[in-house]
Amino acid sequence: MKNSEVETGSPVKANPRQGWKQNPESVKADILRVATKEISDYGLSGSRINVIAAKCKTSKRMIYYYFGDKEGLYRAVLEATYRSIREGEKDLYLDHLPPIEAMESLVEFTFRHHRRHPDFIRIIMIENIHQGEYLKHSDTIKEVNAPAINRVEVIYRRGLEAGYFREGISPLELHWFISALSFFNVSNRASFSLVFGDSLNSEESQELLTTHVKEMILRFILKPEHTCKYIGVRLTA
Amino acid sequence: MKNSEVETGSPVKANPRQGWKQNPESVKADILRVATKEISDYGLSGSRINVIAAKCKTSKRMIYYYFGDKEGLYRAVLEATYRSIREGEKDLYLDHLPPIEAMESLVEFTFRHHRRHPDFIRIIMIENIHQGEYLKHSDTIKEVNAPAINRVEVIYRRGLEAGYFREGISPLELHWFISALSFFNVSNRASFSLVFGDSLNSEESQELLTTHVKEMILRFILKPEHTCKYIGVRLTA
DNA sequence: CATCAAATTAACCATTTGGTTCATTAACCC
DNA sequence: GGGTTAATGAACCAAATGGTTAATTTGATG
Repeated sequence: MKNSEVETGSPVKANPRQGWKQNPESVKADILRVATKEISDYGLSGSRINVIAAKCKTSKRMIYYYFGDKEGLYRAVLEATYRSIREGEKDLYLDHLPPIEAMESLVEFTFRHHRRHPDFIRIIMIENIHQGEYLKHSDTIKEVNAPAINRVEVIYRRGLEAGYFREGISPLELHWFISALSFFNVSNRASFSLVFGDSLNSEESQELLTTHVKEMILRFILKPEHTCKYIGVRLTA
Repeated sequence: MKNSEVETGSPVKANPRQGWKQNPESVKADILRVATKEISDYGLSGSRINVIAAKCKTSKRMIYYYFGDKEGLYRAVLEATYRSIREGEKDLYLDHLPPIEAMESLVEFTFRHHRRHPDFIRIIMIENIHQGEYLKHSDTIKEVNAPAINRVEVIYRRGLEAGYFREGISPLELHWFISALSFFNVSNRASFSLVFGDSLNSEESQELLTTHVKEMILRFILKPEHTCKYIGVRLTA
């Protein structure tokens, strides 16, 4: 007790904290929501605990109460972000489509999905700046993401069996390609626009780009004979 | 003068700063070099002026003397980084190669060039986290980067004229594709490895990936008839 | 060689930042 | 309904951080 000038501990003090309700879950969720936004906007060291606290309906103390420290909060944000993004992919059912259409749909969905979730992208960017230091210590991350490769693999297998796709392509690599194009489109939008003009960012250009990304992936995996056919029939040459 | 216990201003004081030489250019360059490394490692807000100063042979004051403030230092780093990366591309002469080979070489070079310069990649990532705020205020950036599109365009035109490439592809978009794959390979290495395993990072896998990236771009731009030929003759199906 | 601007240093400072202490209230349980 | 624990708020703190002051030295110039 160093500041003796403030409040001499009298029970007469006004009503500093009356009428608040306990609600741990909603408080936690609120912190996580605000923290996700702040960290995704300003980075781990750029974001401020004070700001996060101020934007929550709760006090700063609660952040430490629930998440230990800033790093703990960041880890929670990271995991929640991954979980939520993969959660959003569960809506996607492609089993009823023939392989080529299924692969097209997957690419298109992934591309749009990334565009729809810039916060996710930014969190991943930030974690990559940190060289994956925090991802290293997450056990759940791998299992959360496993379905992503699986989805590609299933479609690829079907395409192989149907004789459309060429052999020897790694599903992991295929996923890498799809991710790369989808991710870069969001992650590097600012710099690319500023350096080369923002003509690729108009709604129409993005639609066209979506088509071209699909086209690029399909041309890559289709067998020569089907590529020729595909090009002639389904795409504009 | 608040600390009166230190040095009473006597001329007898030891030799606090003797034997230093003026060398503005080298000091500036040194600061820039260290700052580039630090900022690329820890970000704009993650990097510490004190640390940068400590790692320089000069004092912290000089950073402010030459660069004004942290933001000024960052801007200098950003511009120097862009300049240096584009400088490194000047070695690349492709005019003597036929269009297909030229395009392959360009893709391969770009892919490897990105791999060779992770610091550049990280600075761009960081600037994108900041939504290009600082890039906006740079006049030189556009002109520094203009040749990148031009190189693609020249080769594309030659391929068009020679009848190899299909029409209607935007050189800008083509550059975007090449950049996306080259950039993502470095920028997202950490997260991708941790989430999906690091099998794509072995030296052999990276070589294979280089080939596949070339293949993907070429399949995308070649005319149907040449695609079929190309696939059969020059690539493994 | 006196002068003066540019270059450089060491010490200093105000503010911000992540993190804590302590007291108080809400809710649960015999 | 008394006691116990979880939840919460306000004030507080030490350390770190970006930035500054003021003095000192170098080197060029007339």
